[in-house]
Amino acid sequence: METVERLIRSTQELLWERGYVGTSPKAIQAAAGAGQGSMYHHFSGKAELAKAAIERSGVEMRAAAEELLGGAGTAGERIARYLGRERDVLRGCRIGRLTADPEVVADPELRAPVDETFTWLRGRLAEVIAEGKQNGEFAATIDPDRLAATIAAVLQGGYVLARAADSTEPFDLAIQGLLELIEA
Amino acid sequence: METVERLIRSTQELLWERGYVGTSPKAIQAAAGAGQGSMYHHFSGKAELAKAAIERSGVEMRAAAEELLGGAGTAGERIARYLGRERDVLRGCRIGRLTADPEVVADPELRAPVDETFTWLRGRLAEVIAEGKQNGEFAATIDPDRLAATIAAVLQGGYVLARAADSTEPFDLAIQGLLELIEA
DNA sequence: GTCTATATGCCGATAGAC
DNA sequence: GTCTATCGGCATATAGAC
Repeated sequence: METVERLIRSTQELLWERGYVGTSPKAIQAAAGAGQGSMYHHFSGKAELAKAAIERSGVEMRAAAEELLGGAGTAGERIARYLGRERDVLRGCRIGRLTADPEVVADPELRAPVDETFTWLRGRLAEVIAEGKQNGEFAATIDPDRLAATIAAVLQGGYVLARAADSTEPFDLAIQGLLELIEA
Repeated sequence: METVERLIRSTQELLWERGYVGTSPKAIQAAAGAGQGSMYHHFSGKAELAKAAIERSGVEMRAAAEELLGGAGTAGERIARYLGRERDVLRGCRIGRLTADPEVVADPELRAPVDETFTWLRGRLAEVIAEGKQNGEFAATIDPDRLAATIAAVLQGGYVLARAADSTEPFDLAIQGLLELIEA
């Protein structure tokens, strides 16, 4: 693999685990097997590299969601499949995690890909929900934008509760509770 | 105010905004108006001070929740009041934020107060939900532990979505969507 | 493109005076 | 209790050779 590619992927992993403040250029270089000079030749610094890594993670997250939300089946089935897919729960969400970082939230260049990813996700979920309303799966009183936000929030909050408990249980409970409400 | 008290409160604020990795003893001392020697006289180091600060935040968060969940009104009213209370949404949750910090999650001493706070919250919500089931407010099919986890997750995830968007809107949508599901 | 050398400053803490 | 001095190490680059 090329050096640039290794740098981006290593940064993705480190940002996921340690966030922006907790990720040093030195650690990135070590993980990528690249030297100091090499990293600074390809990127102007930590911020630019982080931007590339976050954008990449956003693209990957969207693709993974679309695979399930755009697949076969009823709207309810696709949402349930998305909610129930295998996840490395205790590692948390690679994108959501970054919202804890004040440096990411404060920098428009770094926050943009985070924002775009969640805005897309909520919009895509809302589309599927609207579909489900049309064919009578969901009550006509349901507001797609609201329910979409609720679904995305349960996932993000589920990660938080799971990491607090050092157990996937609260995550699973939260998802099951949501499905009970939706399917009732 | 005493020095110890100022140190703890300053640490609470800094942990809220910048997390454990992003909070340095030097910054704590500056915020508390205390010198190096003073801080290390009262606390063995950053970890011990952080533990005291997290415990304090946990106590405060529980008290604030209990005030609404244990107040007057039906179960549904109390939950809606808790969900709808004023929050500094874009600052996120002081406790939930810490789950993004690998050093907090990995250290039993630091994770314990985080875990206890959310475990208490889910338990308390489940009690109120069970009450609501008994007097017919909620369907008999509702599982209190699941719904409690869902409610806590929507709040925590709502903060994440709001900070990503740099807007409280997704938080409000997520809460409204949850209330629509519960009240339906 | 990648390497090594160098730089300023913060990190987290310890030591010992006052 | 609080202060100042000191410490080894890392953070985040920049400079210039190869």
